[in-house]
Amino acid sequence: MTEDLRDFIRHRIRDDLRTGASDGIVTRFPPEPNGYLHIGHAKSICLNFGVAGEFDGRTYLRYDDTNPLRESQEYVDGIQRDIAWLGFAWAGPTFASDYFERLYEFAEELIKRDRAFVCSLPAEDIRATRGTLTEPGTDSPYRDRTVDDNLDLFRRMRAGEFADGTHVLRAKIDMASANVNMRDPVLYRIRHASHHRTGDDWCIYPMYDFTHCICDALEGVSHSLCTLEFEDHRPLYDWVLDNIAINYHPPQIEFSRLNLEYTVMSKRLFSSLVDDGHVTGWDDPRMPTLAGMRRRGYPAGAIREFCRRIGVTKSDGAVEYALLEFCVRQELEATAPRAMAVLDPLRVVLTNYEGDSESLSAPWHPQQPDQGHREMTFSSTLYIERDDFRESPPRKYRRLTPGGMVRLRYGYIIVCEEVVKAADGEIEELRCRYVPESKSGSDTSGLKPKGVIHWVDANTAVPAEVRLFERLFNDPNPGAGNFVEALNPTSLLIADARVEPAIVASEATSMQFERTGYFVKDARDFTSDRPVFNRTVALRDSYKPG
RNA sequence: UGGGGCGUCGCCAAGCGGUAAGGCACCGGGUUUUGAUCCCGGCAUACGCAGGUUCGAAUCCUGCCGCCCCAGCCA
Repeated sequence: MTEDLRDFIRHRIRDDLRTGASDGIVTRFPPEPNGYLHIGHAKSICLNFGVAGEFDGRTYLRYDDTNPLRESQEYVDGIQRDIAWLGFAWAGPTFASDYFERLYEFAEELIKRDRAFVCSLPAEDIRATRGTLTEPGTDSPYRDRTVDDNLDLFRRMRAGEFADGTHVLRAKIDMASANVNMRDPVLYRIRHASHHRTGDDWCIYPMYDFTHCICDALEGVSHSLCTLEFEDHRPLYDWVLDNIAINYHPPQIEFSRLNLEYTVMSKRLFSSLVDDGHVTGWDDPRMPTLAGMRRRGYPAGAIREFCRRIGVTKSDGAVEYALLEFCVRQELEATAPRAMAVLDPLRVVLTNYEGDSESLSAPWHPQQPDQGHREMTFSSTLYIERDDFRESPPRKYRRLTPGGMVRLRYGYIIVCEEVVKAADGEIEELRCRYVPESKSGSDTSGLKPKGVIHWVDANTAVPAEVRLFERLFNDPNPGAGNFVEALNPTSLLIADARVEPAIVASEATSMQFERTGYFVKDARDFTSDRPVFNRTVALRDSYKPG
């Protein structure tokens, strides 16, 4: 698909290719394996892989695994599963930890050039001497150690002679810089911790700012794309590469991260939601994680389409959920088979129906005949949606009413003759008459019912749990400060539904339940004995009562 | 009050000195055995504000205003 995407990054890449500044495109997607990927990552993935694909380049999946305290193999596996599901093929994977030895050598080089020094200040003192946003910091008392002392100390750091926190390697830049990132930033810290890949080989680990730029250079990344909050780090990215003997220097280009209304986009906040039991896990269908969206039934193609439509810029804002849902419906509309399920059943007894039952045929997708048909049974006892009957209907109500007539989709026309209520006034059952000559496809009744509703045969319908989701938060922009209070208490509703048997038997995972929405078999909990469905998204509804 | 960014329709977003694309949402209308889909139409005299340059500015200059990010031995 050669599409004319014209964001500032693609403009820049075309220019670089045209002027010869780049002779090929290499990008990378660099997640830290400390959590699951979310829709915000999908934007970055689609950008990096998309651009490489369009310009005949390649994209490395490179794990930024420089902090063994928070990273694990579980996450590296999950990340690969999600990217593959999204539909992208990476070069690698590679790991920052693959380059630990090279990184170490570059660090020694910096020391030998007197551009880095071992600082033995405690963390609190480093913080205290860093200055503030408006005041310069002050030099570390260890800043003037000799090159030989620094080299000796750094080698002993590596050798494991010191406890965590006792020494760090710092760049020697400028404690008075207006950019706090340039005030002698820490390059290496001591961490006697096992790394998920290098085990106990190392007890010193490089920091992001030192690692990332070098890995980009080593992998020949032509355009290092990252989000806006790293803009302030670009001078440091450039400083590191300018002060070591490396023959390549990628440009870092920043774009704004994705914000989605009514949700958060932070792995840290996700962890709290999971740990505190507000959701069932990283793949809870309400989560904006790719795992959650997959389980919710969002097609990968819909997420890619969404990322294409939101574009790439440097301005921050929040995209409305409606756009994502539009993309989801668009894809499901074209692919999902249709069937009938009643979410909130109301019994209907046909008083004039003779015989046991009959079989009716209905297309899996009326607009796509090649999807074929399924059989469904029809009998004297049916279920319809409780909401499809009103004793006192609003104006323009096109469903069933006392004395009213409605078409049962793919079945017969029925007329409501009696409303049976329980002692408390709750409607228990509708007694209706059906019109024998109104059978769908061979209707000779001449009747024109004002509406069509869905139904299932009470005798063959299968009980199913249907999970209905609403937004996780009520606040359009929940933040770290209020995200627990902002949680929507009714983000999950469970319906005791009745579905036609063909749904349970079908191979299809995603389906449209006619008139109610798109649903997917829950990947974890569905069994044919106990069917469980997730509502992916409701159908668009232009019905306005009154 | 230091530094770095960003401000075009409710939301996203083209535009790069020549007189405001597109999508989502929304509002009308048509088709329809899903109030779905589909189709047709409407939807910024206006580009944060104020000056200036120019025949001509959303696009250039100046000054304001607003919002976001930065003081982890996180990434």
